[in-house]
Amino acid sequence: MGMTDFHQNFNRFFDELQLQRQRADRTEKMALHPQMGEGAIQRFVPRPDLEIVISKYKLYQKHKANIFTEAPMVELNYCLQGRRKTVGSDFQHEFAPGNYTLQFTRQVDACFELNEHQPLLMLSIGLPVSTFHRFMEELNGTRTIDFSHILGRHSFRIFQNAIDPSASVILKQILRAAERHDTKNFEIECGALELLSLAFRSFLFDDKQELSILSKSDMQKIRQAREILLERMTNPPTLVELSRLIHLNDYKLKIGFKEIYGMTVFSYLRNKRLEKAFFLLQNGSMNVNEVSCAVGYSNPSYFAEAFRKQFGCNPGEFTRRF
DNA sequence: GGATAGTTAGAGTGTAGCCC
DNA sequence: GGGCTACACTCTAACTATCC
Repeated sequence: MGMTDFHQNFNRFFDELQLQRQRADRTEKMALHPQMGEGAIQRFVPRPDLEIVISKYKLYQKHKANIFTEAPMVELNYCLQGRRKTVGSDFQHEFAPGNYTLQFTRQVDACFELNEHQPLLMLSIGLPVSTFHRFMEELNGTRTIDFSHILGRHSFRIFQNAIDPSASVILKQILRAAERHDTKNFEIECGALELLSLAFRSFLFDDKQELSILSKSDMQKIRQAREILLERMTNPPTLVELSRLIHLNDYKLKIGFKEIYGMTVFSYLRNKRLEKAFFLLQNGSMNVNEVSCAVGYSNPSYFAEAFRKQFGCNPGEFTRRF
């Protein structure tokens, strides 16, 4: 597949919205036609095999845009505001705020449905299959995750999940950078690669079980341990107590937990505590002290330090930004 | 609300040894 | 030999106290 085909996928959509595109493979900002609505679409093409599109606009009338993807591609979409419905011959999907999707498309003839007077804010990252395969290569040059295997006999496959705090922080950084005039492509590319990494880990890696030392019953018990941890977030059991609660020895708990969730038991607990804190602070109904207490930290100072390590800013600073 | 220093409990890791 | 347990050691997360 040529890179021109890859860029055609997004470009047909731009044509439908009557956007004044200059060159298919260049970074540019395209304002919506004044008769269609207000806002713009920014395209960042840091390299020929990566395209990042930030859509921020509002249409004056309900609009349907046809899109026919000729080239197979992988697309990551983050919906931050508004809704966009996609209807194909054998599928239907609606992007909703706070969700993200990872899509694999072979050849799709679909239609986007966009509502009138509804502000839309979306960030999309597209890459061709060859690049996706290069990303999936392991140290010894082999590849266990393959585009064709993911799709099977289908022409389209979509994974969906809620945007987690780590991705939320990266998204804000990208959007802030995109608003500056002096932003360079490499800054946007770094963020996009981080988002791709998080999405691939979340959707494609977690289910790998071929090399597992765990039986189905062990996995069940480890999932039970995770439930107990989340229920007792403010007063968690020790590792030994937890292993007794699920009737598994601590050796298997430690090894198994790391295998399934990719981190140690208490690293997982810490992440979940900070994720919860992120949402509570975003909500704005609690101050830093209350949030610190609610997620199981008795010392707000230590909580602030952990929050800063995870999200790059102090909880108080984060609250003020919101 | 946040930073820092000192302290401590316990998580993480490596390994010897036991059992099947 | 593989799977597991038990134990010792290291390291770090979380704490308190104090200060700005």
